[in-house]
Amino acid sequence: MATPVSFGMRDGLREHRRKLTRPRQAILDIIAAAEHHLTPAEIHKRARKKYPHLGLVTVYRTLDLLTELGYVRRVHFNDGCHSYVAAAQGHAHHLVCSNCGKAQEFENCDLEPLIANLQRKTGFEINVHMLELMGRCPDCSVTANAMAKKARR
Amino acid sequence: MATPVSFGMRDGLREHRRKLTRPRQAILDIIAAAEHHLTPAEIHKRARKKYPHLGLVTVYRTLDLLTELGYVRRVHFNDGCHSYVAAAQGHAHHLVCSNCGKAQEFENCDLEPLIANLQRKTGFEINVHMLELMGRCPDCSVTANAMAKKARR
DNA sequence: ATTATTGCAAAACGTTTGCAGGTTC
DNA sequence: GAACCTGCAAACGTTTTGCAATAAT
Repeated sequence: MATPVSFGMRDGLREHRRKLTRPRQAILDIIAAAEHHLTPAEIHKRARKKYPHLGLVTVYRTLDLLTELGYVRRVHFNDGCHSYVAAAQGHAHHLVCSNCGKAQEFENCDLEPLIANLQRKTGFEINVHMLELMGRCPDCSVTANAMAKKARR
Repeated sequence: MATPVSFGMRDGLREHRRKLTRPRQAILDIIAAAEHHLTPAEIHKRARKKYPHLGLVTVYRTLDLLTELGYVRRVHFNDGCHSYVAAAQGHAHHLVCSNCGKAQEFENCDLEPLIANLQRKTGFEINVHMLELMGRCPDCSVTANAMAKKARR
């Protein structure tokens, strides 16, 4: 399955001759441990608990760096864009809970037939795709059902 | 195929008892005629040629309105978010040229099997999905090939 | 010692809001 | 004439930049 992300990120930094600093460690820890997608502001707030001096600017710069190195992925939403999650290696997409925000990656998107079909029909040469699914995670789904039941009484 | 979008938008405004004003007409014309996805700023710039007094604020408000009524759709990107295109009725996704920005809609995304599969595996109750494909449109593809040929000489 | 990285303050964006005046129905 | 819409200016939140001080290699 997924490789331990935080180690991957740390090694990646070294390989790319970028320095592993205390602020970056704090940020890495937060992202690697997050069960959520997080906005830069959220990351900043959380990482400050471990490293109170941390500036928001550094969060932005670190996110850019990690995205570039492929250890973090940007997630888009219909309203406020731009949250980040630790990325599994290789091609992947996200499944996000619209209620609690929990995010989960999946890899086999199986869009090849659709893409092949569209390439034939439109003449486009398709090489990037963005797919995000949203809905209720098991926990929130249960809660919703329970509340519905309650309301029905 | 697609209904004539501009008429649809105009009628829609009337149906919803919203007024059809000159600024809105200018904006509608631009969006309906665009072969591109356009940012609010782009729309503003273009629509000003027809209606020089137009304020950017009005563009934002009109876009919100049209999105709400379903005549316009927001498109997301990896870098700068938030462009808009005229929307065909019903469920649809976009195919965007990464070179010139030309956008095209398609409807049959055929994600049902994937979604069913993921629901079974993860327990999520999936009800929204966002799919965007990017690549070179036929024109840009040709240009790229021609340039490559040239370079090889 | 060298070079990258940080944090601050301030600028630059994109977007939203309050409000007086103007337009459409 | 009532309700809606517009534009301005100004507020707002997010992201970026210049720069001197600091920390990692």
